[in-house]
Amino acid sequence: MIPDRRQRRRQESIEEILDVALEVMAEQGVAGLSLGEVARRLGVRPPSLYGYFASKHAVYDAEFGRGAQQVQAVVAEVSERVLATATDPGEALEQVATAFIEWAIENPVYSQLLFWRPVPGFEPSPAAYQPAVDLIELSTRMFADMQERGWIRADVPAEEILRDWTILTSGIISQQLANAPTDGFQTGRFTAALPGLVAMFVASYAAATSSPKTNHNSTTGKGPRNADQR
Amino acid sequence: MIPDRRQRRRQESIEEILDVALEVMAEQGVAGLSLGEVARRLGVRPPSLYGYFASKHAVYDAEFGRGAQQVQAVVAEVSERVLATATDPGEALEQVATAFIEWAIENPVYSQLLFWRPVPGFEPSPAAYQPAVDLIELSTRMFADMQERGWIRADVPAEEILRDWTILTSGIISQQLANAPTDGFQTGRFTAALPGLVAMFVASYAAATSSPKTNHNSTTGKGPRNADQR
DNA sequence: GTCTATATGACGATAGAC
DNA sequence: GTCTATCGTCATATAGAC
Repeated sequence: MIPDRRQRRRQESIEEILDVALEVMAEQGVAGLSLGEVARRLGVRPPSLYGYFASKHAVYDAEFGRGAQQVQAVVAEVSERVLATATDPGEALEQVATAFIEWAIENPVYSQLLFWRPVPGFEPSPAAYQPAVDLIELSTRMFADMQERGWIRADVPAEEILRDWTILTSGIISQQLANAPTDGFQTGRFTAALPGLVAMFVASYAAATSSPKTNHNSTTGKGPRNADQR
Repeated sequence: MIPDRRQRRRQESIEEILDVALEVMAEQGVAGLSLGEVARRLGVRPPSLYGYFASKHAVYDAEFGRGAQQVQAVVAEVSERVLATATDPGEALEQVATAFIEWAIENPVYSQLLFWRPVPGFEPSPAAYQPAVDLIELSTRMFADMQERGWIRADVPAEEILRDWTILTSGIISQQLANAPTDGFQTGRFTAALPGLVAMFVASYAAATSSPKTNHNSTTGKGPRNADQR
């Protein structure tokens, strides 16, 4: 018996390797991961790691899966809570965006792995990518929910709203990580733009009936709806 | 005599190396550049390249400088032309954004090098970075010019408007390159969001006097100006 | 001045001993 | 499971031919 003792021990070793690998990536850059350096810090020889991971790409894949799962959990928790308590879309979306971007800035290694493509030749496996798919789906449902509540306009597919939303949020993350990587969420020059950009987004996608002054007849064209109509 | 013949020949060799290095990066990934592979394709031995570049990082630096100079020239040309001919900010900004993003999507290697941080340990030299500084400065001047024309609100520093502008444009570029790197500008799912997002941006930063219906009293808060006022 | 030849040390990865 | 030994490739450096 105790058939899973060995397995649990093995899982612990795997987690330990991934933790150290994350540290190395934080210091040397995501693409600068060296399994030799990981082994050195663990006090073992490089070939020993191959008992747990078939290749360096397998380590990247496991890290990708861990990161995707973490960010999915963070966003799922906050979006669920916010949809239950918030009373207007601006408040709701700012809280979701804050949680998402805060996680991204505080986990820059995961963010680079998830949102950029820094490792030549590495593509996440379907299993590792699944939490990212879940995240997209739950975000789409969140916008569809807001449409049903009359919070945002319903004449645009939720997928399209999500596309613009991800451009905004990932734009903040990318600019912050690329141009001021040492700044935290609180002190970041680009994260500071979050409330304003959320307000911009909400104003643009506000439901026409929610405001006495609609912008349907604006000559400049207010909403992104005309995106595909050129 | 003919003192610069040798020098011109040398410059041609440098350009040739950079061209081939760009090809290799396109195939193997930016961080996957191998000088040995470059030498192989040029029909020389790897050490020969060190007569032209002191290190691999020097090659990255030269590529960074070439890319920054290209994109600066593209944006400078279009923004100058647009400020001379356009009659409203939506039209002007859409043309500038289109030129910028089109260049970025059609030069994904340069874009990754310029806008992400894919190469561990590489930081562009001040000389290579200078065109990027020029680009920021000329973009700031463009927004200041639009403010003086009364096209966009003047109660927000041009630097802050530019910050939000770069978040938008770099968000489109990052999402497109990371999630659909094989798509071109015309067929891209995220580049398709450009006109709508520019309209959103212009509506948010529209000068208060340009529209009969201002949004000063909006309860949701329309403009990004409240960004730093939380 | 630019090349070839050669050397060093680190890397990812595999085979096989214990 | 972890080790030693080993392979091939890489960036990089130096010495010396032409």
